[in-house]
Amino acid sequence: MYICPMYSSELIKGTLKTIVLNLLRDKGKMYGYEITQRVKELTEGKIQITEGALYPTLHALTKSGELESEKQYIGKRVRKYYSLTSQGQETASQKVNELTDFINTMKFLLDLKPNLGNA
Amino acid sequence: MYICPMYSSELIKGTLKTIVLNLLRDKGKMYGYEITQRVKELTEGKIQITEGALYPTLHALTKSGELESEKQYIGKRVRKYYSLTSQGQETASQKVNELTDFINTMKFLLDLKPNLGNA
DNA sequence: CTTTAATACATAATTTTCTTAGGTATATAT
DNA sequence: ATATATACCTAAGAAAATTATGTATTAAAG
Repeated sequence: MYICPMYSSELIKGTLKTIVLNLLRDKGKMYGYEITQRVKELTEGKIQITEGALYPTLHALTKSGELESEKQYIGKRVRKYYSLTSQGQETASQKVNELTDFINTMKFLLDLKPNLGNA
Repeated sequence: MYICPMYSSELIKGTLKTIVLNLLRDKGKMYGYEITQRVKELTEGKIQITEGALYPTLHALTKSGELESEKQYIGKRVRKYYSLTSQGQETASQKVNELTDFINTMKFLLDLKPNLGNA
């Protein structure tokens, strides 16, 4: 099996929103920093979401009505918990289905073997 | 099963080089327009590579030494056939392995189901 | 026979999306 | 005391696509 320290950045592009929406669907409620850590953990460091990518995405998803947020104070430190709106639930389903389908298509494309009857 | 007319453009981003390299590994020699048509055909229209994306990519891969090209005239019309260099063969393998690994990671991330013991 | 569609190449302006780099602040470990 | 981890944020720039053009040949359709 091929071992990879971290995927080249191009690959992650376009999947961030879907990852975030699906994590929130799974966990119900998460804050930004938690999302970065969980993705890192779940992927054994192979996908590391940068904060410069995540926060703007969270804000965009909020603005478009997929997410809502509430602040929570842990001592003096603030956490901003995000959760899916009902619209966000739908979008999450759609996005996950689309990405799953895309993955299957890519798998098919990559499984082409040199000259074994793929005419 | 989810049916999709065409994947939203973000998803395709970052996979183009890998797709092209793998197709060339499979077929040995292809020209640009042929690549767009073959991808469309193989994916039932779900991935349509635009020329504005493809040609610059082919030029970049040539410049970086992965591809070489030769012109062929069909009557007065020119075709530019691309094929992998030996370096391109290696890059193709690497890229395909990386994308395959990435796909498995994404599949894992997407398979998280709400509260079924994914602690 | 003339116009439309398909084939076949190419580039440029713009947009989208991420990286890199920077900034603020609290809490914990050394 | 200082470094690291937690926790938020934004802005400048880069990368990779889209969209819009442009040129030109060939085949199909009206």
